[in-house]
Amino acid sequence: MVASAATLIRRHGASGTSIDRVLALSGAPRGSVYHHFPGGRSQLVEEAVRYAGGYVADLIDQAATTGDPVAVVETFLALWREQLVASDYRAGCPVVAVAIESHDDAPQLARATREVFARWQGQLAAVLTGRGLSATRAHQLATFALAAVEGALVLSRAEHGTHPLDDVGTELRGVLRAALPAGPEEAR
Amino acid sequence: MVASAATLIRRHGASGTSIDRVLALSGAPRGSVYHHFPGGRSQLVEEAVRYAGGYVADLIDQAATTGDPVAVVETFLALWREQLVASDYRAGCPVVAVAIESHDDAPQLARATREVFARWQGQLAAVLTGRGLSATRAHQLATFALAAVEGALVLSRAEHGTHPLDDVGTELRGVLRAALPAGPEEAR
Amino acid sequence: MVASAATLIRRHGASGTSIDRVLALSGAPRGSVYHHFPGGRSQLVEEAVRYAGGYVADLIDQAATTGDPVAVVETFLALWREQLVASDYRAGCPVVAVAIESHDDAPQLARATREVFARWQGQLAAVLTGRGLSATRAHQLATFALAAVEGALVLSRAEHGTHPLDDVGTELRGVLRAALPAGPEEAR
Amino acid sequence: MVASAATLIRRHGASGTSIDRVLALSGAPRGSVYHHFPGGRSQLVEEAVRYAGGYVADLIDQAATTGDPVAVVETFLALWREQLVASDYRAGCPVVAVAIESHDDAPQLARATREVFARWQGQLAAVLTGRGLSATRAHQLATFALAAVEGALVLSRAEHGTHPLDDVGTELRGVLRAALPAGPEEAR
DNA sequence: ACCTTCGGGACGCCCCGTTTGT
DNA sequence: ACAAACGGGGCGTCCCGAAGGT
Repeated sequence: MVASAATLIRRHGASGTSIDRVLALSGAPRGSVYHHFPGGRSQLVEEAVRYAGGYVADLIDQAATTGDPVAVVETFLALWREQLVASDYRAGCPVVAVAIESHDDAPQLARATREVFARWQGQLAAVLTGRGLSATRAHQLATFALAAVEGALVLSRAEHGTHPLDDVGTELRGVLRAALPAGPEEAR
Repeated sequence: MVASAATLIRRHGASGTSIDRVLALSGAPRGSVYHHFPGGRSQLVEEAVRYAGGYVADLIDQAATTGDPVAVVETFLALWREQLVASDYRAGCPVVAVAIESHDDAPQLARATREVFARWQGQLAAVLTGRGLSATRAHQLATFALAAVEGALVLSRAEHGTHPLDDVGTELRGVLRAALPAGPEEAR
Repeated sequence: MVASAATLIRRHGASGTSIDRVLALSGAPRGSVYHHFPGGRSQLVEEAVRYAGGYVADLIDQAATTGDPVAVVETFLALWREQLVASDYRAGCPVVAVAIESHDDAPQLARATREVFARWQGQLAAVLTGRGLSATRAHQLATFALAAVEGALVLSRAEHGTHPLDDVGTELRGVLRAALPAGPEEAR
Repeated sequence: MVASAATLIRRHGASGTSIDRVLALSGAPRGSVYHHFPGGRSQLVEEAVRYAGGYVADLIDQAATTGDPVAVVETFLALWREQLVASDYRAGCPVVAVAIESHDDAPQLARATREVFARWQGQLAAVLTGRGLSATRAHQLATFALAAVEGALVLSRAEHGTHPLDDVGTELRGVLRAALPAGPEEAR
């Protein structure tokens, strides 16, 4: 049900995802919602964001074991490219979808998106510091990379093609290599 | 009325923007909508996207007269930073807001977002080719910059702060300067 | 325009006939309505009823010249049978369509239906008295025939077939012949 | 709620009966409609037609136990006369009200009217065959009677008086007695 | 002076998010 | 744990005046 919500948010945005649609997709019964999600719709959306956040973070963690920042970014790009193609360019990042809407009456939603983004950015920054970058530069570069990939995902969706993701991948590789103090292999 | 729609889309997303809210904000009466927008809600959203697209494109054009790609990117960043702060981090880019939702029954919406993004990217690419870059590299770099800025806008909104935009600005300046064949500084 | 209204009323009933639909069908411009029909929608409907009433009355008058009540009823039946088949059983009698709705705020509509029905019934009654029936019996028989035909039209529409009209025709012929004092031909 | 719908259809026609009016009359809350009538308005109208059809059919059944076709017709006439007077000539037959409108997008409505009419007609035809008439003649006579009564109801409503119903009753009695093989009087 | 565009408010149907019984 | 009840909007459309163009 949380997964269904995440899927629908990816496709139709947060406001465009109604509880009824979630129920229809997940097959869950109508009245059960407020047993499992006493917080109502907001809670469901929040859990969907955190669920997606955790899923992606796990993938990043796996790639981070190589210690190679380029591999992390590649993993990130490959994930979205895959999702994009599999959905025929109809599904994007659910965290972005929630982040671009104001939730004045549900501050936990804003918090969730902030935390998920911070987590992803922190993971990449950790790998970068592991390669010798200063904490400040690592943080800045990680933000840059995350922004570029998420932005490319939006552009790719609009363009109905993976070109933006590919182009951003190419450029990001160059940026990261130029930023790393020594060659990624020889340094070890 | 189109401007009101754009404002609301910036804040609440496309699905979160109801015609009634637009009417309440613009003061227009309910029945007048379908005189000016026979296509209904979709048409209103589309015109809001194109309106915002044109507004930003004009700003870019102004900055493009300097011939300096950095100035163009700075203008772009400054625009969003301003909007962000003025709205207390509640308003983002309306084109992104529309692009991240699927509009299977309104293909003109997808087209509008694609065209607006393509226009912005084309404007920046033109300045880059003017500085001696190949068409291919210019296109790629423009896509990169556009993606990074738009992504940074989303992150800044989530973070309730301009740090992502600032960080991306710093990094992008470095990338552009490294990419340009001759130092744009000496030319001055 | 009145004719368009009559057509639509025949198909969709009085309440189901909007001014917009009438305009779309007739091609007339939107604002002209209240020049030609200061009474608004009610007046348009009323004129459609009277228009249809006059059209049918003329046909009855033609048939009445034969002096044969059966011919009058046959004409009446043939008219509706034709309309029914031509419209694929989607169009009935507009006067009935208006009569079965209450028009508490438009008494002229009730008056119009009453007058049209009275006219048709009077025409048939006149032919019957011409054949020697008392005014009372003629009136009663004419009412009977009119009711049977209009009822058969409703049934035929529901059944998507002309059987009710045909059956009523057969029975009515028998009733009329039995009621007429002498054979319709030999009497002359 | 179905009963309220039937009442309103009787008075204002099918198109003239809005869900809001039904809710106002029945006191039911707005959102409950689509729990009980997932098919929406069409389903509500259909059930109102079938509800009225069943109600009348039960009355006919009661009268049919006498085995006297005249009694059946009398019952039918008395029912409408009563309804007409009680409503000050503002309420007719709901089945007719639905039948005279086209429902291209709701074929179940056309089916419902067809079936109700067929049921009533079949009930009367059964009584007639019970009196010795051939199936063909019984069917035809039943159609005739049903058409005449329904038509008379429309005329009575237009005239704001029961004369058409009374006249049709008188004539129909004569027709039936003439058609029946043996005098139904002597049987008693 | 005629027509037509535009403005204006109300309503119709559908659906949504939520709460209350069972 | 589920199903029915409950109002509140959302979008589309409707019928109708009033100002502007020819």
